[in-house]
Amino acid sequence: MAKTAQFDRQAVVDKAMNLYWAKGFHATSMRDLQNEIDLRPGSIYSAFGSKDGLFKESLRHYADMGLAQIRELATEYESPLAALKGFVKAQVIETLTDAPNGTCMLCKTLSELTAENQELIDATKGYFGEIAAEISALVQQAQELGEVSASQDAEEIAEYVQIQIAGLRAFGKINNDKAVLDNKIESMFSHYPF
Amino acid sequence: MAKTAQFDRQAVVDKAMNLYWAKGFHATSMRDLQNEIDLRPGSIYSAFGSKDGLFKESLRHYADMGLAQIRELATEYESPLAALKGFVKAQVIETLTDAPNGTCMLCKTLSELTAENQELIDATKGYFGEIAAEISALVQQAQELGEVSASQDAEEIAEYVQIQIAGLRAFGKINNDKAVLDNKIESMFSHYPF
DNA sequence: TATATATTTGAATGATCGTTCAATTATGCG
DNA sequence: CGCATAATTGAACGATCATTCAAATATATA
Repeated sequence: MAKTAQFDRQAVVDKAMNLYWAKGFHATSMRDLQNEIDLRPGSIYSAFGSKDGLFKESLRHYADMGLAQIRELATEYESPLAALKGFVKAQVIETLTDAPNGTCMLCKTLSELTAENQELIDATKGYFGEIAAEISALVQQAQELGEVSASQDAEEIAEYVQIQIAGLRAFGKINNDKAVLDNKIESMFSHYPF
Repeated sequence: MAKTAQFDRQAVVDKAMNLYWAKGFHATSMRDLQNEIDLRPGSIYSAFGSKDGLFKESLRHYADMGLAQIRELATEYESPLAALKGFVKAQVIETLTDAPNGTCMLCKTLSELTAENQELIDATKGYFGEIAAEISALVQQAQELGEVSASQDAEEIAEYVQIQIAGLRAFGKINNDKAVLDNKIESMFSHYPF
């Protein structure tokens, strides 16, 4: 009885995510987005409600990509620990050249936004927690296989991993030498708590 | 033969820094700054040239505060290692409640800005290096006193410390429990490379 | 095919952006 | 004191911001 939307919502969100990730929330204008995703304002607003709405859906997409990556690596590697190391290297090293931004979009968002956008902050924290849980599950598997000491809580080790990723990606902004970062990650996995 | 500026440049830069630090470069408008530092546009532009100029001077001030803090702690504590730990705790824990933003302003800037503001990025990287050098000097002293193993390069340990600070401050955005962060810092200093 | 209904379009909205500037004010020096 | 000069003021600039909406368009169903 009516017209259906012409655009591919997934593809639109993916393009929006890439732009938001590259430029940040405030520096990305609706006009930038309109050009990037090739939609007129009315279509965007009818589909996503607002700049915040599109950003939130972009964040969700970003988190889903991270979760999918962990799960894929977990099936790819027999060893959960090797999968975890692969994830860290992917997040820290590959994003230096193969992503819109070397910084984690969730970290960037938490760093940029203030209480003026509390809803977006809360959503971001939630997505962070989802990824922490996925890492934690991987750590637990590694502990069950004896690859990681079981004396430490898996969740705490997951926090440790997230802290290292955040720190290393920040460092990558200053020294984006892949070999240097690789060394630091190898060092990370050959000392406590691993 | 002429009028001299009425305002205290130091105080103005300090207030500007606090606002930029809290809100970030893009989300801080010149109007926000005009209100915060109580100067009319003409005065600001004649003194600092542009929004970028004022930001750059604010960054310099931020870096100077960090450098001053390390040096003060170095004189306060007999042990260079204790001073270093004090610095990390100050950066990670005290800023949670006693600063405009729990995130390091240099990290926040590197995370936010793109090549559109290359000059500001380069300045930020330079300030990062200055702080790294100061940390490195402290590590070297600790090594000479036998507080830190001399088998590791002091500069690499300094990088390690900066990575931990960046990671922990990012984590503080998600879980701002001071006791939890304190534990993580204690753990950091009781394991490799310390 | 005809129609009801949703989508798409693109100009326009008022607000705010960083910045400029002519006019005014204030002061250090001869 | 009086003047030359710099600082200060506040209105105004054009550009861009997020968003709205009436008109035009397209299509799924009857």
